[in-house]
Amino acid sequence: MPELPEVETIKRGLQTAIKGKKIADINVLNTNSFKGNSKKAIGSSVLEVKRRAKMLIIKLPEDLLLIHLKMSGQLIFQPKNEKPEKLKNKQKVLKLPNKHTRVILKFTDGSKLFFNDIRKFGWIKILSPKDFMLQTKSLGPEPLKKEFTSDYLKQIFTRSQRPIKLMLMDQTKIAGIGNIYASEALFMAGINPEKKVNTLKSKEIKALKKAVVKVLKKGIKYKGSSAQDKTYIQPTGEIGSYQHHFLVYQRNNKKCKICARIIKRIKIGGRSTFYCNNCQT
DNA sequence: TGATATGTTATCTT
DNA sequence: CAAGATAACATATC
Repeated sequence: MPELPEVETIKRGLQTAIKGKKIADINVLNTNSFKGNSKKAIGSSVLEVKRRAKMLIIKLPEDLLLIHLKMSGQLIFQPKNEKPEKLKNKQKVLKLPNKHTRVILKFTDGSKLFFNDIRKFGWIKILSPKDFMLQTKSLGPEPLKKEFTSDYLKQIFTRSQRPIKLMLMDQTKIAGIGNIYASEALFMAGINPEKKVNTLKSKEIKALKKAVVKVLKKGIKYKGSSAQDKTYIQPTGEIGSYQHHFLVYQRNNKKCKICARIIKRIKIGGRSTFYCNNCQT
């Protein structure tokens, strides 16, 4: 479930929690959740934690651990000497490990990082820098970096007839946007999510570029969104608060915050899409 | 029971 | 071949 702002929040939390720590052991509780030989990482120290698209990168001296949380993955850090019941949020006490714990990274100081994943779509891979390059070369630009410009959008929008919302979520075109932030950005830009990209005017593309940057920064500011089931949580166990700022996402049948008409829910590419038929044209 | 879930990708169709 | 549409992955909840 985590999109760019959630993964960025986790990255920052991990950077604080595990940078410099040495990996003492890795327990793989579900074979498919760890790709490659986990033993190779034992004895290595974490140099830094980075993010690319919706993936986390834990850099080690030789290799790196690449993590994708997909729909239901979580990374929870348990400091040394801390009992599980201390890691709680307003919703519940976190039991660690629990039935959904797939991998446990243990550090030499006694602290642990738990990878929980209900649906088992997520994974951790150990890769050489070369293999990392090969695996990530088809990703589009990072929307919060300077290579993300309205000219770039104009270029990728020229020939395609796909709905704009699908294009925003296409990781090979723009990295990191998912279902929540796509709906939110399109509302901010006043663009109907079904609109075909080759029909967008220059003015709309500029507005969209701005809206994407704005919505992602806002998402990071509020430490991501823990919607519905609260599957997304930070490494500390705390939830994010962006869900309190949704303009359209999950607000179907509620009033548009601008024009007070009813927010609609439709399906685009099989995914729920929320928009205001009056404000978004 | 059927629909839904914040992601990606293999496969099928046009 | 390319673009677009759809199914599939595995599990839980409403």
